[in-house]
Amino acid sequence: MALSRAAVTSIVNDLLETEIVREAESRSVNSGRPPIILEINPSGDYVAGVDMGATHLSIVVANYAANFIQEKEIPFDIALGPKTCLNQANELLRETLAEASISIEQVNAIGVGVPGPIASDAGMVVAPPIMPGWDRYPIRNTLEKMWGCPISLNNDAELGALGEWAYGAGRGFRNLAYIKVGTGIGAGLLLDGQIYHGATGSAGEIGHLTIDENGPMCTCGNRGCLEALTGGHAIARQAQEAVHNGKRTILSEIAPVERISAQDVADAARQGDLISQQILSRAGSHLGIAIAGLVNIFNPNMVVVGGGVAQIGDLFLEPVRQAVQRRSLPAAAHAVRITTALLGRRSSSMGAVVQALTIALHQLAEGKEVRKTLVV
Amino acid sequence: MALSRAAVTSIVNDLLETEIVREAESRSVNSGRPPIILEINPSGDYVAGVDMGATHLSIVVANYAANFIQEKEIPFDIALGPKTCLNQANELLRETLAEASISIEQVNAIGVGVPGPIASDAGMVVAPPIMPGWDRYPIRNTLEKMWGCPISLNNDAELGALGEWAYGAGRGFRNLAYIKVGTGIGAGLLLDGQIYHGATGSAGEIGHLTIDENGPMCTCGNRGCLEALTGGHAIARQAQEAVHNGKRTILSEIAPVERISAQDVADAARQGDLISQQILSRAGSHLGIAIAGLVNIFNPNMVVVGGGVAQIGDLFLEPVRQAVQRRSLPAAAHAVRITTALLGRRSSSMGAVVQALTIALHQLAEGKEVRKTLVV
DNA sequence: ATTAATTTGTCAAGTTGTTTAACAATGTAA
DNA sequence: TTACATTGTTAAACAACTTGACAAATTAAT
Repeated sequence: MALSRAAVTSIVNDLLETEIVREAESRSVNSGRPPIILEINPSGDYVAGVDMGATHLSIVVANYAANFIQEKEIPFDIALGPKTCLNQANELLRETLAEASISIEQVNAIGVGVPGPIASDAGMVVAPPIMPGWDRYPIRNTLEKMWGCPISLNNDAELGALGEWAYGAGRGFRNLAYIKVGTGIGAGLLLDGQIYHGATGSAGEIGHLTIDENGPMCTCGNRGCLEALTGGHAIARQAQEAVHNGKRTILSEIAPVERISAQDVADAARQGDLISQQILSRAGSHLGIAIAGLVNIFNPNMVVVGGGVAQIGDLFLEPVRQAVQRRSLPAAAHAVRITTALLGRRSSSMGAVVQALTIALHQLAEGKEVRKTLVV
Repeated sequence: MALSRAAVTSIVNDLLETEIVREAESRSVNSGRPPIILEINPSGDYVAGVDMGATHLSIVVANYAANFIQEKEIPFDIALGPKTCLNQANELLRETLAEASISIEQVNAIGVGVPGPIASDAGMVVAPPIMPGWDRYPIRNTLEKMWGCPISLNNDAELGALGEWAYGAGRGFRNLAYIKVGTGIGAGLLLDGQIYHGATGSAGEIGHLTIDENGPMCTCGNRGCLEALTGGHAIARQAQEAVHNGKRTILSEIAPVERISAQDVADAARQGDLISQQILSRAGSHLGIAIAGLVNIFNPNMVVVGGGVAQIGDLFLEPVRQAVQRRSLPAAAHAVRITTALLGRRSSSMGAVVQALTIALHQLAEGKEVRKTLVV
């Protein structure tokens, strides 16, 4: 149910008074009085987004209009444990701020994404499959002390979903799933723009769905998990085996064989390498089975596929679409669109910024006591 | 956020005035003034619940306190198509009402459950896997004309979830999944007591999750769907094969072999028949893989398993629990309880009554214009 | 150029659902 | 009896909205 125009006037007056928004250039329109366009008032304050992956750390600083001011990314190893990793994050954030001549005091909230299931109340990860040493480490408390501002701790796939929903391929969709294909594979679910956590913050963990009861062993101890078939390691391993078996592929130029990575396979596929394309096509097909399961259970109207491998585009997405079409209910399969992340590797960072902004804006609204001194 | 006592007083006064609730016997308490207990005012009006399964049709009539007044169930074949089936439902409803000496005019709303994905706005099923001839047939419109009161059309598993949440094993759980194991297998998902439909009403359709890429053919054209491994037909077929292969089982007393049903297998298992127990244990194990997927994606804190086979109890549930424990994320697996439906075969009917009651109570509140003549 | 139509924004008055704070009612325990 | 605990009610105040009238700013029609 929408608000009346009169109510909107009142609310907008508050926002103008507190300088959270300001009037922008009005655009002309077919007929009638042209509307007053509003925009977020950038002010001199900022938020930051921190995206920790398994193998990279990326930090962005953004203004209140969600425009990225500065951005840095470095290689990273989440397995080094919380102390080392959080210190690296601290250094990189301060470097990033320094380059943009912004002081940490101007940063009013920071969104943080990590590749594991989150207990949001506690601000920590619980029993994460790929974050050794992080179990129940007080991430949010540590960072709040380190940076002196409120921290929103989230799962990276959930942030990807949020980022794509707010500024990417998922705009306007009520039931959105974002699939992050990287070293691990996870999904973030969004209902009406709200992250769906589930009971314990581990909703959307599709990495260990059983795809083939008799498939290859997974690190989790089961056979035929999605991650064991389509994850970064699995793709690299298949490529290494192909080279080892003397298959014709440009990947054989890479030496030693053990250094071939999923990224190499993706690059080779883009250049037309057949073996690489086959490997990715099979991986896409397995991912499709998992997404078909997600579609049958969650019934989204949009699935955004992100992460390094997804950037290849249709070469990877077509087998995914085919598997979904075949293996999910007609009603659900017909309603769902499957597409690549529009924000590319920035999906999660953008989501982190969105989370930081909601905190920062709430602070603004409360701190300046909206509505207190409005009418006379 | 809870309401203040004063606000509750005001609301309760409205409800008393409109005679939707009334005061009941007050129970004594440790100390302090004893509270005034309220109960729904049964009045002379009723609602009905209609549960159409693949092979049974069941109808209940209930008062406004959700007490079942009368109840009837007959064998049924949903494949006979909408006209025949809806006429049968009509006859059975009128018989049920007649036995309780209630006229159709006293029934103010009816909840209806069918085993297929629902387009709620349209009041019809869309591309249902096991309801031949029903696709896009205007079920709700037909029934509203037939019965002259508002109809709520729902998926049967969703109703099961609602019923168990309101009056069964799922009371108090925020993230509930109800698994209906029958001829088909479906799940109903509940978030904070609200049915989660998904984008097109086909959320929770786990019957055709791929469990084993190389498993037996399913009616849907794929291999190794859950339904092809654990559905009623699959269980019956496995039992028939066992008898045919000369296995020692009390099922061999049934003749001809083709008449052995899933119900027979369940009965035999309860009586200690080893072959039957093995079949059900394997079926439970496969169901467990599917539920593990559901747990990883939806992350519920309660899974209620209903339908005929589930009534066997732990003999069937233990392999389910084991598979879930092994194949879902520790955080999610630890948080989820898995149990049998408390309402037994009545889960869906109860859910249908709950849906009917929300409609009926809304009508009451609107029709009598609550709050209009409250304070002089 | 004037008028009409259209759309957007604002104002004043009234309504609704709530909170707050005081207090009354009704029980048990010392 | 008195103290206390708990529950229910009342009146006043208030926040957030709706309604309906109207003002403002533009395009299209006459």
